[in-house]
Amino acid sequence: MLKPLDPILHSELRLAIMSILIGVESADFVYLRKQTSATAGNLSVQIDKLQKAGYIDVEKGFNGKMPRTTCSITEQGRAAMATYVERLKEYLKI
Amino acid sequence: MLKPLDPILHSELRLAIMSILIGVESADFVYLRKQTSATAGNLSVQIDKLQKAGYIDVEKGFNGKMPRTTCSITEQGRAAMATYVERLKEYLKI
DNA sequence: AAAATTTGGTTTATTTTGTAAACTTGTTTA
DNA sequence: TAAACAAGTTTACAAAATAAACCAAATTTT
Repeated sequence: MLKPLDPILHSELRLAIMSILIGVESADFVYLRKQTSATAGNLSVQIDKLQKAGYIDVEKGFNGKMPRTTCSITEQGRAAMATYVERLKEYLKI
Repeated sequence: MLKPLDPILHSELRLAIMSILIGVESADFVYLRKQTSATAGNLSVQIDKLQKAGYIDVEKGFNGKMPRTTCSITEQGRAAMATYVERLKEYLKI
């Protein structure tokens, strides 16, 4: 009846990251940190998990001389979100 | 921007339990077990957490001679679910 | 120009949480 | 009456989340 929820997405911070990324071309570490008000450590770890799952792309470059980590959602990530939303709707009956 | 999600509800099994209870007068342990296909141990623990949070009432009685645990959602539980759904909608952009 | 502070992270260690296996108490069946 | 079953609970372990500590480079302060 109720289908399993993707454990990668069923996490508050990872879901917040995906929620932000789904609406933009890309977002960098600093932006994500401000929007989510997560600690840098936590954000770093969760970005890693999303990347390893293939849900986001992570590019490391420089903004002038400062390091810059840019994240963007992948097609796989988009699809996973769609499924997650569908399933969650059944739990929430909406 | 994105508001925190109630950690009691943001758990697959607890959410499934609440999802079932929100639609019925009450449901017993065996029924919840079948609907969720959770192990008895896991179900027992999660029911406990929901009860301690004040989100469900748990009554222990007998069905003939066999023990029977009946659960029902509380007003507080209903309110918590409503808030959770509202907040989650912002994450899911729905 | 050295020292202190800030920026943009990562790594590691701790706490919390989720879960299943093992156990308990009592019942039914062979 | 012994074995199997039902309805849970407890406990022990695995996985996850989180913050604290750390690092390297850049910037600011003195």
